[in-house]
Amino acid sequence: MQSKEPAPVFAALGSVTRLELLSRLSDGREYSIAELTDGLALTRQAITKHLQVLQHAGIVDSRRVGRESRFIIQPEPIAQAKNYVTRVSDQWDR
Amino acid sequence: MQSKEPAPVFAALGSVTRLELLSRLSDGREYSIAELTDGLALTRQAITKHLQVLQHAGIVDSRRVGRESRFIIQPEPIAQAKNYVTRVSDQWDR
DNA sequence: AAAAAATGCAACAAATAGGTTGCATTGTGC
DNA sequence: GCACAATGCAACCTATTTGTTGCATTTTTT
Repeated sequence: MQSKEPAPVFAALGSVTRLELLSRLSDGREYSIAELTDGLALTRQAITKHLQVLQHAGIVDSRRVGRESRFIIQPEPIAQAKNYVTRVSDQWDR
Repeated sequence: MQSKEPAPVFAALGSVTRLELLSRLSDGREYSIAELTDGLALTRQAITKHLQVLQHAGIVDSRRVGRESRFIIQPEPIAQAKNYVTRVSDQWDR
């Protein structure tokens, strides 16, 4: 029996916009909201909401630096999601 | 740059109820809607909707057998989701 | 043939998601 | 001190999600 805890993580990954943000963040560096908004066809406020969704799922963390807040990826939850899908895959393999 | 195609798959996985259904289906056997509804605190119609979400994401397939429709897991999309999270994990590993 | 089982389909309601605009607040740089 | 940059916060709108109830249809069983 598998746990269902990773559901919120999957839900957070279930958006093209958030996957795009994650793609930028996946180099492990910090990005401000303005930087993350740049190039996307959404308002800064919309991007902020997407970042909050990722943060609630534990996928990113943020800290305030001067007038900007910087976001950085958190590897743990993604690793757990990876383990989950791997377990499901393995199960029907056998 | 990673693709964003797996977003619908992640979205489908982003529900405790659907992970529970998937957990039951992950043995590779067929289950009717009535069987999948059994033990869950939701109506059959609600479970049907969840199964349709999974089906639209390609995660399960269904066929009609007499008066019942049987659902079975489809390994492909889950394998792709696995590959995606693996790529993201690997990226911050380096 | 009638009853029961399994499902499909539609209408509806409530909650959540995803986006916008507008304005206030806080830092930075001249 | 002033202008500007970056963000926060709230109100609002629309669409989607998630659940329900009610009823019709199809298959099986007795």
